[in-house]
Amino acid sequence: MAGFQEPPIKKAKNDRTVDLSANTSQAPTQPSPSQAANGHTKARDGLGSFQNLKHKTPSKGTPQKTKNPEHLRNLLAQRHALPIFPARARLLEELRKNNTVIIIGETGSGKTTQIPQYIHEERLDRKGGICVTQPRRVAAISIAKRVAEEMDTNLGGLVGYSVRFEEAVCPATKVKYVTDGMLLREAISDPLLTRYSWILLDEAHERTINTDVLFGIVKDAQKTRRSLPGHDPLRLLIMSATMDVDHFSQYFGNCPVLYVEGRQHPIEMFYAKKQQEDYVMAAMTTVFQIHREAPPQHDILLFLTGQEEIDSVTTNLRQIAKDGSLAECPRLRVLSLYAALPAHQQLDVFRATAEGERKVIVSTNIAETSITIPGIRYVIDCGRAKVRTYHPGSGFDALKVKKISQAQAWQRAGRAGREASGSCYRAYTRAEFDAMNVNPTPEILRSNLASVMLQLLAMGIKNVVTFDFIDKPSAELLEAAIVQLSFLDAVVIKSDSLELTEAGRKMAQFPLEPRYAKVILSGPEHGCTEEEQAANARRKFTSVEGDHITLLKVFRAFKAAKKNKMWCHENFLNFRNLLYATEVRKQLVQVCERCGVALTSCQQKTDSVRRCLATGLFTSVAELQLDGKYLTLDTKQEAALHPTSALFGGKPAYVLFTELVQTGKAYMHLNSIVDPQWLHDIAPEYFRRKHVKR
DNA sequence: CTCTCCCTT
Repeated sequence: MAGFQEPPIKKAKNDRTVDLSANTSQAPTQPSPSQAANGHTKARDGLGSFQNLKHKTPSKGTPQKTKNPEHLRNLLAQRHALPIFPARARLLEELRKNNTVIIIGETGSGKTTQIPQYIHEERLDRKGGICVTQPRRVAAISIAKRVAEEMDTNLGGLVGYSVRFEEAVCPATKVKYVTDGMLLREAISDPLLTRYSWILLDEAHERTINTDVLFGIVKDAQKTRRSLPGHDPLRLLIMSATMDVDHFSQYFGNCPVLYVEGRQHPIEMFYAKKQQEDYVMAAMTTVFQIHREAPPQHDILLFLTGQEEIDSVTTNLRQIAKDGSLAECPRLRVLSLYAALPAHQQLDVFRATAEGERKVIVSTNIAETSITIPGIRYVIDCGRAKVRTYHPGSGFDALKVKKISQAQAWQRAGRAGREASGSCYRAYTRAEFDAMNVNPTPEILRSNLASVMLQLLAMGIKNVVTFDFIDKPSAELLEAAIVQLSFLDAVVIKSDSLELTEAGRKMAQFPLEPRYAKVILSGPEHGCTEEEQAANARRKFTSVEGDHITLLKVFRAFKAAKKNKMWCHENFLNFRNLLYATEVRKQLVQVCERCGVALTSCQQKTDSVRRCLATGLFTSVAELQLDGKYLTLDTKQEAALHPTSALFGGKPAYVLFTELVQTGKAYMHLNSIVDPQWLHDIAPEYFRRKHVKR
């Protein structure tokens, strides 16, 4: 690669208009939020700038379990050293004055762990608990553990967490960390979220579909609780890492925005001098540029887009590392990282780098948010990622390599400065960076919304089309979701409203996509409530009927083998996935019992399982054409069986698919053979128009 | 002849 130049704008020391944290030795990687604030009409205080703030000692009354006073003193010292601590009093003042506040805090500010404690210490949670949402399970659990430790209580007592299949709470729990999906579920049975006086939506900048829906739910709950007598106010805190302040603030009634500086080590930024034609090659060249100069144990994290790319780059890097010209350099350990990798290989990236060695981790964006790797001093960012976008017109998801947003680019860069100062090399020019979107497209604007619509309806929200989304999905996207729900008999479209049917109400109870909920509801009709579960199957269990029956066979064999880990290993099956499937199944059985869905088993008559599948997935069927290709019946899209499918290579006349993803081609994933006669039985009107043979 | 990534009583 042509090499990198230093950025045209270096961080200006002692100039607050450029860099909020310039008065500290630890500058943030990101252009400071204060920049965004300057353009604001209302004065918005930078919390970090307040001095001489006193800290009240935590009030008594928390269950004491002190074992090691020194350890506790240590924890307290750490808490006091966090950037948010000097702003404690000022923050609480704002929280007392306003029902909704937005907090912008960079990584390391301590907002997620400290703010709930501050609220509790001041007993502002007397009338109801504090709920803090996280997009990821592991985060919810590990943060709760940390906070329980800091508050010197047992996890599951005053401080707890609740994620799917795992919960540590009791009636006395005041500070609860949950996944945002979990809070959404709670909102179905309690739309006003009456158990809480405080809801803190964390990582709001990620704009996951769940957070976006929650924005609307909590805003509505707050308003309703204010208007109805006998309700205590609902206090909202929206916590975000980026500066898309105006958008959030406008949505929440121009509420105040508070800034907390982060604790990041400085990161030197480098951009490509000129546009790179081949970002993979550019990135590889940069690895060796760094490798020649950097001291050993200064590890490199390289962001690329996908498995194939990553595997080929790791292979190449290993090959080049053997080159004689690098004999003087540290030994290079090259590792791949992506979600599909087996667990033990994922764990490899955490192994500390030995003396005289360097590791290079070549990763997807899993290392952007989900996995934090210690020891990283250099980040190389290719500036791209795979993005999934649902196209309601054709019914498929496109999975395409796209330019990342500036916010993501800063997030990636930040991975170099977690333990010490670092460097970030961008395989794109400064001008290319400036041309990137500031923020990524929110997930809710590029997803199938059938689940969201069903959930909103189940919460009693009458007009889902006019629901107050922070970013409103297109009419086409909303329409497609409603049409899908009406095909599934979950809703009835009336002249000017939507009505949830009895079946729809039941479907909403299942933690599943509506299509699959429908499959389960149709179980008793066909004498089987056995569900297939996601797992990695191998040839031995492959069924001619398709992937679903294959998975069912795997699952049954797993149970027969008494969920044995060795057995999985011997049969090339993923133990953890199968265990997870067991949990899912247990949960679904419980929901069935609650909804009065009879539990029956079809034993060996697996065609009735496929029949059930068709009742939920009949809009996802493709027909074999004379030329040997498939066309989807719903939208007449050309589609191919995915090579991992059990049906791949065969040519059944009708196949049902669970997912249609366009990568190189439009591929059908997880397929089963379907009998066209069933289709006419299930949805006669629909299939008459599709001209399906009998 | 192929696979960004989270998540749900």
